[in-house]
Amino acid sequence: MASLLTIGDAAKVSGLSAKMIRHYEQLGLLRKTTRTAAGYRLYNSEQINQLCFIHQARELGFSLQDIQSLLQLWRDPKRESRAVKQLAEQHRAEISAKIAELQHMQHLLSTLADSCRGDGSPQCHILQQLAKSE
Amino acid sequence: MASLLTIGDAAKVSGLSAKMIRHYEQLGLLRKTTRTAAGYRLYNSEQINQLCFIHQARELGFSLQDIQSLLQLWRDPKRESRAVKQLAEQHRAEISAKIAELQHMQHLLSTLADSCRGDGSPQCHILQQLAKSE
DNA sequence: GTTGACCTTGCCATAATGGTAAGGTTTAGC
DNA sequence: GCTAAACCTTACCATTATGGCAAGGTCAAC
Repeated sequence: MASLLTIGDAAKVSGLSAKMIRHYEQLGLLRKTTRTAAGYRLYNSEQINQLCFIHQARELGFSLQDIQSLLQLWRDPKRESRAVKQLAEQHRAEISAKIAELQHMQHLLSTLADSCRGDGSPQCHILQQLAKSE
Repeated sequence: MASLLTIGDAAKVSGLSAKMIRHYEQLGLLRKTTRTAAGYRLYNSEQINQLCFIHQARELGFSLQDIQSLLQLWRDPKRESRAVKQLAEQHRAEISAKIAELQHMQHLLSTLADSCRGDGSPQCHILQQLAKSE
């Protein structure tokens, strides 16, 4: 028995917000759903699965564009897992780069912050360093 | 002798883009500069220092809102270094949180990617995992 | 005097998400 | 049957920081 959920329930089940579900539909990530006579969207179990898929991919930090590609691969029975893995590896590399960038900031920032007494006096090493044209 | 630079030169010296310098002025981060008769902005050495300040703070990942605060503290001779340090520590905490989040993604993603053969067959563990309602 | 390299403003776009407003629908309670 | 609460609909605006483009004015060199 394929129960049909309205968008609010679909949101609760999938972990997405109703707002975003509508948005993904408009972007073309999701096909248009059937509607009730009053125009309410209805989601069947396959569509709920797609919503969960998107939610999980978003949690992994994939962009909506990547998710578009992942969904297409998912739907394609003739896909090559090579293509999926490539997307994942590429994303992994971007995340690593981002982490490195943030760690660099963190390092500089720690050095700076540790050198500031942080008391009631105006003398502040952080401002002094930022003001340096380097 | 305070030489005056046009926005293009100010951009080169500070590391910012001319576009962004205009934008920061419009946001109120920077006070309006003097202009030539033709309306060209001119930057003196103090203003160049402010541009460098902003550039360095951006490199450390501070938001423009934080930079607004930092600039105000910088200009205020009665500032307390406590306030500066607090901004820095807060930002450091945000960066740490972001790093942790990305590392979590990285971990999940690595597990996933490593479990995919990445060959010509459609069988793909990544898609299978994403499709799981968990 | 023309050309190229500047400058000006203004508008549009990005990515992903949230908010709000104005209005229709459904359901539960009385 | 009526009303209120909790839904749903669309449409528009906001966020953050940055870039692009267009139409036009200016300046310097040749």
